[in-house]
Amino acid sequence: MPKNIRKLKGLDVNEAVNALGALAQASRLAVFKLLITKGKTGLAAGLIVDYLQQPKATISFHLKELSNAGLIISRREGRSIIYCVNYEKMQQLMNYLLENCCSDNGGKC
Amino acid sequence: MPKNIRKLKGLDVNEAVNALGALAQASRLAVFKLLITKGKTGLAAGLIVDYLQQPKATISFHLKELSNAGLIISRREGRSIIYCVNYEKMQQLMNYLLENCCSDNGGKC
DNA sequence: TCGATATTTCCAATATTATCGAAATATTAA
DNA sequence: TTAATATTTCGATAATATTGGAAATATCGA
Repeated sequence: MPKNIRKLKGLDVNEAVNALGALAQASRLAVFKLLITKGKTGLAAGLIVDYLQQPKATISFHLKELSNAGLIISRREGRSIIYCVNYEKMQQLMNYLLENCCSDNGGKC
Repeated sequence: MPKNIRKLKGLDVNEAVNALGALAQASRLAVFKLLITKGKTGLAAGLIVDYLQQPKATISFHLKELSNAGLIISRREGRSIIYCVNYEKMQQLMNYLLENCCSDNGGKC
C-alpha cells in the first residue's frame, strides 16, 4: 500500500491527552512552533537552545516530552540530534479532536 | 461586515497554551468530545454528569476550565446551564498550531 | 414563600510537572 | 587516545493541578 494514501490510524484517548499535554506548556509550544517552521529538515537541539534562550537541560527535558508524545521525531547527524515535527501525528490529533463532530445533532456546528 | 466572512482573529501564545491545557486532561477531553457530538444544541451540566459518571463538583470544575479557556460556551435555560463547543475558538487553535508551517523550509512538510 | 431541582464554590489532601546546575554519556577530529 | 563538542540524565526544589464531599447559590413551580 503506497504510503501517501494509507488510512490515517486514529489516536486513542491516552495518546491524544499526551499529545495535548505536550503542547500545553509555553516553552514546549515555542519549541514545537519553531520546528513547525523548519519542516522535515528539522533543527539540532543546540540550535533550538540558541533560538529559545533557555538552559540546555530545560530544552532537553521539553524535547523529550514532545518526543514521548510522538509529536516530534529525532535523528542523529554526527554529533547533533536533529528534531523535526511528526506531521502525521499532528494530523491525527486534529482528526481526533473533531471526529464525530455534530454526529448527534444533524450537522449543526 | 457579515459574520461568516470575517477574518478569524489569531490566538496569542497564552490563549493557545490555555486552550491546549484545557484539553490535555482525560476528564476534560471526554467532556469536550461529548460536546463536540452535540453541536450548537449543547448539553446541560447535569446531563454531562450523567454521561460521564463523575461527581458534579468534578465536572463543574472541568467545565469551568474549558470555559475559561474559551473552548466552550454556556447559556442558561431555566434551571439548567447548557454548554456547547466554541467551534470558532477550536478553528483558531488549529490555525495557531500550524501557522507558518514550513515557512523556513521551502514547503517541505 | 417554600420546597425541589440544578449547578457552583469552598477547601484540604494528593499528585504531577517545571526548572536548571552539575555530572554523565556519546560522537568526532586530530 | 585525547580534547572538544553536543546532548541527556540526575536530583533537589518550587510551583501547579486534580479530586470530591459538603455547603452555598440560583431558578422554578405550586
